[in-house]
Amino acid sequence: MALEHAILVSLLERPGSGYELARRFERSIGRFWTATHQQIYRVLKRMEADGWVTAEEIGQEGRPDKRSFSVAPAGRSALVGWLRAPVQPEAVRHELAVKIRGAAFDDAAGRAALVAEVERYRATHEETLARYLTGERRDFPDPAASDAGAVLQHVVLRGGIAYERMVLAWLDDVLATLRTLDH
Amino acid sequence: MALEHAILVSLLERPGSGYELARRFERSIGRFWTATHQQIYRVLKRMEADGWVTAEEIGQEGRPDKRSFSVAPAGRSALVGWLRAPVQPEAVRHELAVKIRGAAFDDAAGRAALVAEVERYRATHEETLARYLTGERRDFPDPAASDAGAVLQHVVLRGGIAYERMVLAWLDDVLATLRTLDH
DNA sequence: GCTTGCTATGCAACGAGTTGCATAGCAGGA
DNA sequence: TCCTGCTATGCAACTCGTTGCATAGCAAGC
Repeated sequence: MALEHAILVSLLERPGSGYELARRFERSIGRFWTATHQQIYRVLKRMEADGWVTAEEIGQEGRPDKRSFSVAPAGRSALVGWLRAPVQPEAVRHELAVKIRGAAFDDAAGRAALVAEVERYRATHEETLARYLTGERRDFPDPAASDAGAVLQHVVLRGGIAYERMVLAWLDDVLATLRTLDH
Repeated sequence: MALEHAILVSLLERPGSGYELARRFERSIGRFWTATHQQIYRVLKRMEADGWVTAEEIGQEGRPDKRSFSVAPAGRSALVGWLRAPVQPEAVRHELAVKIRGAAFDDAAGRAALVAEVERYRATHEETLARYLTGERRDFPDPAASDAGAVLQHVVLRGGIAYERMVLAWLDDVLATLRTLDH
């Protein structure tokens, strides 16, 4: 479990409210750690009770008040302790791979439907890659960037870009394979 | 949710007991869908109650009896229905990426520990790639394989191979980046 | 005037996944 | 002889993740 730690990293990069965190998880952090706003609020409440984060009430005009969270010393040392623990093996779940192997037990019409679905899926990954590349040009224009935070964020983004390129190449392989089956 | 469907695909490829399924999930299927034996037994029980699979008692000498499961017509049509439904977006969880961004908030000693950990992690992925390549030579020696099942299993395995190669290249990038931080 | 959508937080219920444990016979090695 | 490990199935408790819903004010468009 590491949602706590993903939140700590995000709050160290920049303090913010539960709502702001949820939006970051939709964009930046969500590339490698997904979470909904309910999960985030629940975990923030527990972290506040444990003294890992502190909240500051911010009154706003024209919209509801928000509570901006910052990392407390206890949270920071909890993060450092976790950083130095061994990385757990990933729990992989690739629904599409199950469907591809399942296609052997469907007919040609079913496989044609799968081809269309893979094409749609491929398009979403192409959009993701384009978004990453745009973000890279915007956020990391200087190849000799100075501070550690930016350098590390950049290498994680390069991982996302490499992943998307690999997926696109593999999906082309999948499409070619599915098409030769029913030529 | 698709553990049911992963089990259906595995049982269509070859009927087997809960225990055998658990071992397949450790090896072949586990490449893209992990599950423990408890999950598998629980879901098998539900699937049997729903008429998706049927069990056959097999008495064995010298070891406990086992129940071998086969896919029933209702299970097969449930699978086909699922195959033709849209693919859900993947829920990504890359703990290592969180740690890398977190390394900005640790000191040089912490980052040195992370380098060692990434090297260890890299070694496990190198082993995985070697295992995949050995399996590929063993199970798919003929490039012009005949039956649909084998062709589809092969393209999924190629996906695993491409993934491992991508990860290894990215981990080299990560190691180089971490090392330049504290040169 | 009505609907839609955004900011902002949260509860309740359920389903999925994890961890620890239990049983039970047999094989193999220290 | 004892301990470890494999086959084979399963319960119980717990945590995590998902889904639906609720509140509440304001802005923008039809």
